[in-house]
Amino acid sequence: MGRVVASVGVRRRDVVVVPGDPAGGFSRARGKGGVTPRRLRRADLLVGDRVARTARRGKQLAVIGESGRMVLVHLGMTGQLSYLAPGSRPAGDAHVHVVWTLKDSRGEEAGRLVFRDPRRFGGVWALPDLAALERRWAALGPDGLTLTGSELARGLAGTRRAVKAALLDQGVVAGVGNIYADEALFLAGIHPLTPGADLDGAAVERLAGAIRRVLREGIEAGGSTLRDYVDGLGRAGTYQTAHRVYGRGGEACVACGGVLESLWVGQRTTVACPTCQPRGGGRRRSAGR
DNA sequence: CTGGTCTCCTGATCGC
DNA sequence: TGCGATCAGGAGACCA
Repeated sequence: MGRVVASVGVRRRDVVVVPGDPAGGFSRARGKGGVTPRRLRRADLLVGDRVARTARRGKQLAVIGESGRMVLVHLGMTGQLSYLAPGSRPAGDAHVHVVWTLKDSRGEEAGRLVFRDPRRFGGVWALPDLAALERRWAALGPDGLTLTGSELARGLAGTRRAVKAALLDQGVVAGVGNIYADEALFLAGIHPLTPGADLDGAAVERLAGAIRRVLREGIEAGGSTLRDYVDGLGRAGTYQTAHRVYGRGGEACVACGGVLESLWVGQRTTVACPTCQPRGGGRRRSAGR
């Protein structure tokens, strides 16, 4: 906050999306299909701007300049946004895609912000104003960290989708990925394949509480480092050691000792305890009696 | 409109 | 030691 962007280096144009790029510009749409991306202007990426504030919704982080322009970063799976102190330079790494060089208000060097993403599922979006951000975020559901039971109930109402598939949909809840969906469903005692609309009020309330809890625990532990995840200062997380089900298919349930089952839900590997998360558990009782 | 499937990409890991 | 096959997954595109 308060730092000025002195310059930016874009090593891969196709991780950056500006208005006018093809189709929302994600994944294969980026700079492909014979569409020539519009020329990137330095101001698009905040050069000359002072950082006014940052904001976050779900998995998206916005760095907002005093001009009103902003840069939105999504880390995908393998993305990292890290801060380098003045004097140190980013590695000559093929996966470093964007480097911002910062100055303080006196014009002294103030380090660099580096976006690195080996698998490039993440990206950087240049947005011209707050309205553009609001349009994007209007498509996101409530943030998982503060999710209430009634918000979740609204997101699950009427859907026949498996509750896990719904949790992974950022339009239902923003910020829940595969690890935390499995962990939350386990804590709530809900089978991942249960149709969303079948959950009764108590189950939805438990699930919302479990989502808040696993996200908070994950943040406190510095995240889950499965392979190479590190935070903005290069520190690995420890939450992977606290996983109750994720990545533990075939192992013993921490609650009942039974064997955890592996299954596929929404194209994602999923692990659940068939005893603690019974199919049909948490179900709304059918009307009539 | 809803929900399911395909696809992008690279590094780690495994079997031979 | 080398090498190909396999797996992992966020979310947009695409399709029934």
